[in-house]
Amino acid sequence: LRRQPLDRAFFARDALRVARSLLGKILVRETKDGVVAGRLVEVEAYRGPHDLAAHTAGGRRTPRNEVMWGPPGYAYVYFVYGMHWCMNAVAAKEGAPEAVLLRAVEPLEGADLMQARRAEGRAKGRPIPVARLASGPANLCKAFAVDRSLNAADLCDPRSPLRLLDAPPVPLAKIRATPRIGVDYAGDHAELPWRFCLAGSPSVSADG
DNA sequence: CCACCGATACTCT
DNA sequence: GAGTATCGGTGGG
Repeated sequence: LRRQPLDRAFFARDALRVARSLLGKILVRETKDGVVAGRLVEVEAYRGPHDLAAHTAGGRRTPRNEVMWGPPGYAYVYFVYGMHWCMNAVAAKEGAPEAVLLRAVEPLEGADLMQARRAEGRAKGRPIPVARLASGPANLCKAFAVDRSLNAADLCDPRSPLRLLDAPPVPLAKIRATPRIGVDYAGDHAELPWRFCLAGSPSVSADG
């Protein structure tokens, strides 16, 4: 993990481009317990006021989604369903509330630590397969210890406890586009193919 | 394989 | 008060 963080300009593009470009990049999380890292294999684009599936649909600006309205390259972390955290990378320029939901990574480092975090507060069962430790947006946040305290964290800062590192682009032919998950409330917009997966990755959260 | 269902608490109307 | 960018378990084809 000697790679450089992604720079601000990487995120200062529309969410669709940022989402596709993020596949294959490296998410890193450092705490006193150690380092975990993984390769992004599944993301979703949320495209601002026009996108009925986005938290900023219709131009809504609230305390929760405030970070989405700010400059690109920061984490937008939110809480759902009474128990789960999810994280986004803010995209586009300041004032354009776009973001990319990070849905799954393939673990590269710290699988033991991820396993321990995933095991918290659950009946002891078999260990989770490594490829599944950060599969799904809430599982990813659990494995990476992402919660409200990281809302607005700078993903471009090499000293940030949560950051995104550059890596070679994945072959275009390996990118699959599907409708986004869990946005049935969005009417027609629920069908837009704005979820992107790395074909064949065992860490993708559902078949895409 | 699919369909539902409950958990659980924050966010905004 | 209603709704939720989820997950894991259960129960039926």
